[in-house]
Amino acid sequence: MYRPSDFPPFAVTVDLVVLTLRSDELCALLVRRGEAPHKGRWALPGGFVREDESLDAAAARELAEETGLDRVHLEQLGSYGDPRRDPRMRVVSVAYLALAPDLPVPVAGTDASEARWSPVDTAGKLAFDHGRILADGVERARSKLEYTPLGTAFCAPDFTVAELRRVYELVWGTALDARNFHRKVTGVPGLLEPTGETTTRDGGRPAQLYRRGPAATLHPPLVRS
Amino acid sequence: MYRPSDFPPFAVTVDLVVLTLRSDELCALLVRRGEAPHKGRWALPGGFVREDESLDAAAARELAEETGLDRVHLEQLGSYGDPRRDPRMRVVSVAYLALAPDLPVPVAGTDASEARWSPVDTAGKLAFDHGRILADGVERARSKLEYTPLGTAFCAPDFTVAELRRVYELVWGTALDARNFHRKVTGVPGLLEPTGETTTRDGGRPAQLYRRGPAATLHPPLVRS
DNA sequence: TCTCCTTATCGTCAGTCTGACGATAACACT
DNA sequence: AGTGTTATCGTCAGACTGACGATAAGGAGA
Repeated sequence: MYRPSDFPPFAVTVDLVVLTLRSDELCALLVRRGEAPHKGRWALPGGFVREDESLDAAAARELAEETGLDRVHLEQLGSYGDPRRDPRMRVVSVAYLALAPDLPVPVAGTDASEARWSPVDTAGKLAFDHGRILADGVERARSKLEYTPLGTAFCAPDFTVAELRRVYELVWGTALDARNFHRKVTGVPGLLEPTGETTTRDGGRPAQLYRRGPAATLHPPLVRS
Repeated sequence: MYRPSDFPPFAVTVDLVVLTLRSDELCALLVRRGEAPHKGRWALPGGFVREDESLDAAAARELAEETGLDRVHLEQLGSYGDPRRDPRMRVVSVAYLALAPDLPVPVAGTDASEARWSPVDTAGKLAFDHGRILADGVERARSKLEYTPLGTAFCAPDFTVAELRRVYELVWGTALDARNFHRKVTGVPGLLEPTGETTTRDGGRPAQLYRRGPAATLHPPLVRS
């Protein structure tokens, strides 16, 4: 029996933490708000979940609208529902984390709003509780690199061990020994599949090209010391 | 500007995966539904988020209502918002995971509904998408045991190494070598703090009692082989 | 073409960690 | 006193780790 008086109505939105690596930095996609509240302030991209749409579908739709991208890694991050997070009304936001390789396009701006890639450390104060959501997304990415093959989500389909190592170094903010990283990463079963091709796009001796293998988790994991 | 026509109204609920160890099994708290839909079927405990309440507060309130318990571990698990998960209306459910020591009380039933502890493997078909939520919660618990001190949440404030080992064995469903487990667990910095007391409640030679230490993550982790 | 520079990849080695399992210790009960 | 039960400490070989040396294989410039 459907009695609307039984429950208070909520607005439900999805917000996206879209991370990529640009010019040697871990960057997040931000859009400038064109309306109050927080007009003019930078915020995470997102929008209302539609009547007939699952949460995952809403996140994928918003991601496609903002970046034009499809086929990037997208996972649910968590939900944020403080009663006062939006002064207009009661909003619950379901945050998603997306990881993308460096985008050749500088982000197609939707509507009239600006968009930019901002280094995650210097994003400044964001609208609503988006600063916390961004921090949670970055921490999720950092820890998932340890025990999942998600680092490959920042790479092109074919990539070298050095390119993957650069992903780890930039996301973790630490330097890694190239030789030990090579040994460990090639030793994890199911992580890398050699394509047989080589490339010299990084300079120096030609490097093997790999694509991501079938492993869902890393055994043993690549731990941050 | 608040224009309700801009967004579809949702109901927001919290659902709880409350896990404990009873008679050598990992069990979840289930309640029997008293109303359609799924009338008479077992479901996770939960309820609507109130107008002026955060998600965390709603989860804590529901947990206290259902179990009378406070001070147990409670963390957000994820959100479930398929458009057709509840035939009455559009509902987004924010699931929480709670871990509790074995409860002396047999669960105070709220309202007129039944409640019981069910082994997680034989819970049967649950209402709505609660089967999936329960499975996600169990998997979260299993993996968090590896790299966090959360196993202690299943124990009394003071516990022995053997009691903690039993937690790992029951949650993971594997047998562990008592000697190696003892060495590893006492070697993780910040995991255990000796109380100085001993107990013979498990029989045999008296065992040291410990309480949980300040560590938030386990270095090195206790890995499932 | 030869030399140098850069990066990739393989090896070595000592210290640490792991799993398997033996040996004792310290109680309760008979 | 002997026996059963659990707790806790040791040992040992193999795997893994971080530090770092050595070699390979390309490009750029003399």
